[in-house]
Amino acid sequence: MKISTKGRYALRLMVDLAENQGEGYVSLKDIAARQEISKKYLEQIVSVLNKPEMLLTNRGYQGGYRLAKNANEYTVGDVLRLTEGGLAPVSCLETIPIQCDRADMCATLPVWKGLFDVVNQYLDSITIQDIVDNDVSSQNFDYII
Amino acid sequence: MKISTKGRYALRLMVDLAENQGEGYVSLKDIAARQEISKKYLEQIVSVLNKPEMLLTNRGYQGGYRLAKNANEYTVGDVLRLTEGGLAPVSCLETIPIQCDRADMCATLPVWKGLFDVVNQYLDSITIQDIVDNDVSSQNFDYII
DNA sequence: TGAAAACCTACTGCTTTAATGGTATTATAT
DNA sequence: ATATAATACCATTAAAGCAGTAGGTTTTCA
Repeated sequence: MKISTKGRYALRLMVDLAENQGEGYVSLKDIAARQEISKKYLEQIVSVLNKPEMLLTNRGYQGGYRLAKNANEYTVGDVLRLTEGGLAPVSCLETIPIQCDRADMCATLPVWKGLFDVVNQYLDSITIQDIVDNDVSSQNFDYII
Repeated sequence: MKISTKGRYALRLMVDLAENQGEGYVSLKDIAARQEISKKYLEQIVSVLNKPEMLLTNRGYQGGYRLAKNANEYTVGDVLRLTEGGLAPVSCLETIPIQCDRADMCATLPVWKGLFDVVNQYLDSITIQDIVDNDVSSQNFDYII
């Protein structure tokens, strides 16, 4: 039930871009230095985010990356679904319709379905901008204690 | 972000016990057959659940396991925290106080803390009895859509 | 033309997962 | 007593996933 370094680093990368892009592009070298993450590893991570054109990129001198949209238009869920390869807590829930032979009689499936829903709703309630603004709290997710 | 087979099987084992124990003890052989899980693997899983005396056990002829308490006194969270070795989405949150050097300046930490809370609250809102009664739905977790 | 950046592919060591196998111990029916 | 049926304990292992490294290619621009 862990988020991998890939997902965690990806989120920090996105936040770092939001904080530092200004009008220009931010190089992985700078992000790596600020975040204390291997630049080589960031290369791999950024390529995952780049496939669906989440980012704008420039090569060469003064090149780098910047967000393609406003920071408040990316949710944490968006980032993690890409880098973690989905957020389903059990593989049964990764395909529609469900492949598992035991699905009909599986008493525990609703538990996992509910967990999936709760996780998605929480992570989609927080945007990159919320993190930049240090505005992440229980209130983001409207539940009653 | 996956629940391992250990956690999933443990939950099915607990539900199977609740459904089948009646007045007696249920053998792993029977559970293994019903749930289509390796009996040998179930041995390992049951030993994890047994350490904190979640179960009652009897050896020998007509031996087996049964729940030590009522099925509505175990939450899914109880079972998964044992078998998954905790439910923290990042290892930073596994120790109190937090060990990580970057914790003070880590903008993403509140996100993980919030996720941790949401997951725990959801999983602790469902009991084994709820699963037996097929009574697991969004209502278990009081959130507003 | 050279430096600085992204882009791409492969590899590798490590850890965890998901089991399997064997032996010892305990309890009970006959 | 003894055969049987069960848990208890411990070690091993094959495969997969994780967390990076390494090395080269291409693009851009001063």
